[in-house]
Amino acid sequence: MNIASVVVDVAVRQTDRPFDYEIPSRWEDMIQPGMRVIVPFGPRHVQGFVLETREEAESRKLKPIVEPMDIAPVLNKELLSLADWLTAESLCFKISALQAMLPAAMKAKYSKHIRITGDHTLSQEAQALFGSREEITWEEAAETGALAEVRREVKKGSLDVVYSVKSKGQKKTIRMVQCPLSEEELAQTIHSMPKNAVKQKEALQFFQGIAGNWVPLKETGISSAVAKALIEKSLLLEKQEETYRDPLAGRTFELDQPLELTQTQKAVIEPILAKIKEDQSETFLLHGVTGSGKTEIYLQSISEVIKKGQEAIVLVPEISLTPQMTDRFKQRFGDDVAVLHSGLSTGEKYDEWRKISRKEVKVVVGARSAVFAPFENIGLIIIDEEHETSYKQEENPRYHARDVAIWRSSYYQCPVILGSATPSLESFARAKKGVYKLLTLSERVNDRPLPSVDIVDMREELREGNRSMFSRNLFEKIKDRLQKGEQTVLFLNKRGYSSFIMCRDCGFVPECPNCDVSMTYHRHRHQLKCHYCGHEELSPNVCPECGSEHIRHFGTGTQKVEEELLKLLPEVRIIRMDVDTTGTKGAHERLLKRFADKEADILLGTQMIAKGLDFPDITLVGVLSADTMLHLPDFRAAEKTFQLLTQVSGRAGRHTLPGEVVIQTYTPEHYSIQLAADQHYEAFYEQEMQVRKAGGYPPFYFLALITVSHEEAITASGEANKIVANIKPELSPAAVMLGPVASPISRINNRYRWQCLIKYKREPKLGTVLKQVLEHYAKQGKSNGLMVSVDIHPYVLM
DNA sequence: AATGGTCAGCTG
DNA sequence: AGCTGACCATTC
Repeated sequence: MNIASVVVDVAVRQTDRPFDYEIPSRWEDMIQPGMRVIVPFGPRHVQGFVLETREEAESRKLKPIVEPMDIAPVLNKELLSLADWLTAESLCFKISALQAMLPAAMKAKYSKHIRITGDHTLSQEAQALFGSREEITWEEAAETGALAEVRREVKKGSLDVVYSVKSKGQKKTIRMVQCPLSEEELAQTIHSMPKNAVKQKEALQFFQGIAGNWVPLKETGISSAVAKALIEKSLLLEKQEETYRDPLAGRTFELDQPLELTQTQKAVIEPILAKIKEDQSETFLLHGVTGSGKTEIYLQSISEVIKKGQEAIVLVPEISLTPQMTDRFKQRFGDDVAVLHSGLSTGEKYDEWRKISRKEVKVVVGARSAVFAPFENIGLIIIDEEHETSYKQEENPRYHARDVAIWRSSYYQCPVILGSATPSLESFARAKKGVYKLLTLSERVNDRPLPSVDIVDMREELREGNRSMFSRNLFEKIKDRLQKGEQTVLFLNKRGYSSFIMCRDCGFVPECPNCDVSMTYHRHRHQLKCHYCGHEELSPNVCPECGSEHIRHFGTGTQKVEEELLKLLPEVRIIRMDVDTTGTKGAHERLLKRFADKEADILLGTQMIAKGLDFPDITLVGVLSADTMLHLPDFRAAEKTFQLLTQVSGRAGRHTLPGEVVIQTYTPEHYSIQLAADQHYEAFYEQEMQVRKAGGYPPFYFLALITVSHEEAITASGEANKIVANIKPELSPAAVMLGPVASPISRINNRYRWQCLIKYKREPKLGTVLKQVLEHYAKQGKSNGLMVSVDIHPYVLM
């Protein structure tokens, strides 16, 4: 008999293994590994992925596959084995790995219906529920409280519960029509139409001269009622044709030409092209200061790959995946480019995925998950801004796009380019060790000078009586730009209005009732919001503790900066960009366009403006508070601060006008701020490496984070202790186990959280040991409510 | 995850 | 006896 082993869509430890199903003979030639199928699982139907098919001589009792969901595999051999690797590497469930590689539209949608079987007579109560219908939804029955009655009837056999599985996303189709008559017949028919059939006559006239051609109904101008009448008379034929939703509808791109490379660019691209030509895998770390022309290197390398008949993947952090960025690829490669970003609807993403899968494009530009693009002849993978932490996925499967890229490059024997002006310490250290090949672009194209940077000590400002959030230095410079008609970018890494509120009389700070974090104040709805569990409540006007009316809004958000700025300079035109103003689709693009069109003097925003914007008239960049990030409980805080400041400073003076940067800080002496001002990457690298070495952090050690949570703090800490005690003897003496300690956010959603951090260099057994821990708690922990999660190479230590 | 089976405890 | 809710094993 023919057997398929199937991983089912039930993401828990107990079902995290393949189940065997019989392949019914009618699907025998059809069912292949990598296909989605619907299978019976227990009493219901679920989606599953076929891992492999085989023939067994002996027949055994297996349930048959209900039906395939695809006509061709959605995952090829390579992606299936990548899923194996991902599962082992990140300790996730196989189903999570498989699903991570496909667009959300391919996730299953489940529904439950209750149907009358007709075998027995229904009770009156049930009859009332159905009315004249044959079938109702489960939800409907549940709402009316009739489930008990339904259960009885099901037992009796008069009702049936049917489970259905559907793919979430649908292919979009358009209605096509054709006139099947010959031209002569058509002319005759039109002539002999009854006089009152004006519309039908008109419709047929449309087909004169093009009879036999398929035309989209929309383009014919024929109403659907008229079309229906003609189809009934067989004067027209119709069919549904698959089509793509077009996110770029109405936009055309004029192709541009490769730019002439500078000497340094040539020196850098040469080894990349060599590896492409030789079909060899190699990871390049392209370290190029902002404005040094990294993108042109990417574009010309991709050209080479396309020339060879291969494909390329380009990863870009979500926040810099702007039209400005993707247009450069569209302009160079035209229709050969697919773009995957979060702004697309589920359906649009699905369509882009299908274009890739059918090899209708050669290049994919997208955020993290685009690393799974289903190409089968990859010639190059590029990760731009490789230091960005958003390349690490924080849910299962907890993978890092860089690792996936390198895995795929070794499968396809092609190079990887990691590009950044401020490489992650991990990557730079690997480049220094020779694991990656380091390529450096140290000059800006056209030798534009780097902007001059002023560091302003805000403590000093305060001492001299300036209590505003703008230093005198920055304020003067802003006024100067206004006069000259040049543009300013102000950067702040906070969102909302104020980050928290506090009673000035008793010091009370409202905290989330479910989590141990202070709540964030959102002014537009005068609400307090918890960023961890989503809890919302109205912001109090009097202190709930002491009844005082003196409530102060602490921390400075973009809204507040805007207000203060308008107070000081009433006529200034500001565009504010943060999560609040860019929430709607395309808002990001619209705001940037307005700024580019010089409809505003100042662009004020959070993280999202740190990247990629490149306008000629920006001559001033102000960082309002450089150290908000520096004091987070994160060993990467200094690195992130350095990267951000360097990145932001790069926004100024990219064109003919020289740029200036003002960095305001309360810790001007910190090396990450000093060295960012000097744009001195290597010096920062050396210094930070010392710190990491002393602390035993990456890149000197690998990390694994175990988090244990439970409703009772005692249970969480007790079990965390047990876990540590169990793991410790399994590891080599060189491994360090920190904790368990309460997590920095010690409670989320009413669950207390304890964590321990493992620092290690080489622990071949670690994966197995951690998997055992997870399995143990999957069995035992389910009943006592304990949850254990493991993050290998964590980026978020909270 | 979701389901059906088992079983203790309660109602009448 | 009949029903409900808690617990728990099972899912090819």
